[in-house]
Amino acid sequence: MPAANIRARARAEMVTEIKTIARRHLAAEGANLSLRAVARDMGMVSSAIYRYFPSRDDLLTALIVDGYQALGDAAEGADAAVTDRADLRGRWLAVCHAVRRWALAHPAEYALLFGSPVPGYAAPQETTVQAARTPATLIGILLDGFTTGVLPDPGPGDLPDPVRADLAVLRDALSTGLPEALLARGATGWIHCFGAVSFEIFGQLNGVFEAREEYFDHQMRRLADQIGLP
Amino acid sequence: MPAANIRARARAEMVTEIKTIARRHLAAEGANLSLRAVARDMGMVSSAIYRYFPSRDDLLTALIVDGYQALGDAAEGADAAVTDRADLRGRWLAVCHAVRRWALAHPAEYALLFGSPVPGYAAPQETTVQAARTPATLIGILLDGFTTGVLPDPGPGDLPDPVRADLAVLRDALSTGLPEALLARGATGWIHCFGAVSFEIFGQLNGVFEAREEYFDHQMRRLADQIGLP
DNA sequence: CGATCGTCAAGAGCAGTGCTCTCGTTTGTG
DNA sequence: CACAAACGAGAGCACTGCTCTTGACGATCG
Repeated sequence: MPAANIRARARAEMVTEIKTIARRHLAAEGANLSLRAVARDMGMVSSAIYRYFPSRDDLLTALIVDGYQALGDAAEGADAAVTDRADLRGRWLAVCHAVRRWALAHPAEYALLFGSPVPGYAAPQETTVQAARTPATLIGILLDGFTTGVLPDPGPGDLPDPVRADLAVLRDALSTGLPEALLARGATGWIHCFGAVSFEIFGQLNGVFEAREEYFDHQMRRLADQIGLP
Repeated sequence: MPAANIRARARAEMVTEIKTIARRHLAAEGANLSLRAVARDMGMVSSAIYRYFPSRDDLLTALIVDGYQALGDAAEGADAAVTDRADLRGRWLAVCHAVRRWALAHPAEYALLFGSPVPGYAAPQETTVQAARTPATLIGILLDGFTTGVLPDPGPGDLPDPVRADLAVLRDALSTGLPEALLARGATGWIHCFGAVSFEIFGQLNGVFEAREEYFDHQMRRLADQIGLP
């Protein structure tokens, strides 16, 4: 009875082992992942890999999905670890630092997720749902602030109408009651957080800033000010 | 007498033609630039390219330097085109939009400059000096504001000491009298601008924001608020 | 003017890549 | 037990970056 299950289990183990070795190669040598090298490390011949992944791009896609998932876990975990749920600023900073720490721990995977996209590559649906978890965590913090009344609706202000329309669609897609202006601040915060992490990971502030964690923290604090987190 | 010069000129023309075709390939197919394909397009054999560029990485480096130069030209030109030099906000927005426009017009080159770095690749000195021009343009706007008294020194505030030390080194390297706090705001502004552009170029807001120029403009205006530009 | 030397392009070749196909072997199932 | 599906190995194709050798062209010097 467990026969087919045994086969399926062996296959699943094979898939995870391929991904693990691929991740190791990715971390060691960067983006140009070699299927043949992975196969060599597994003591197999390259064509055997194709039993498990129809192409190199599919393997990369699997790694991307895993990466978004790991990043989402890190972000949600950091948020959940803040016991004082009313400490919105603490939760915001915890999530931002968690994103940075994950990126520093897995720079090659981070580059895969947020770096230059592959030419002909289009992200499948399954990646986007996982990709949305991290920004959703940040938005959730703002939503908590709004529902508890700590974070008032600043009003549309100078938000251009087309942007408001985009934000309205996004708000409905998230089935969130968050006002558009707060949603805009959340998106801007996520973009700035991503920008700061990418700047550091991609070596753009090499030789300029040495106190990177302190500078990142300072930026995220100012960002929390701008968003209006108490 | 012009004999050697003729040789040098022919060589220079060859170099620029190789770079032009390489840029075309880069734009068409993305980061994985093929030397052999470039050679084919030039009606040459691949080994002939090596007379002009000792390796593929050297060709990429040349393209990177050119890219930083073009981006710096765009930024400085946009700043210089604002006739009212006292309109700091207008200059800031002009530079930010110029960066975004250049990135949209040359996405592959932008990815080469600011995307995932090549594994073993270390940026030579000649790239960094060109790379500094664009942020230096933004810093220059803040410096104009400070020297004319429009932009007061907000004081160190909550800047962590290690960050202040980095900023002091950076200020001296730029031989600028800009206070550390303003320099920090400029750096943060540059990072946010880069983040917003990268987010868009790398397809991170596909399917989320459609009114991209308006949203970018809105973000940069809020950024100008935060910096304190009148 | 003729010999010489540096520059250039071409071609062959090496090691590596993604991917396809075929061929035995293994393995779980009717 | 026999069958079919799944599997790994191997050869092979077209491609890549890069090296080396060969032959031709042209400017320079004796």
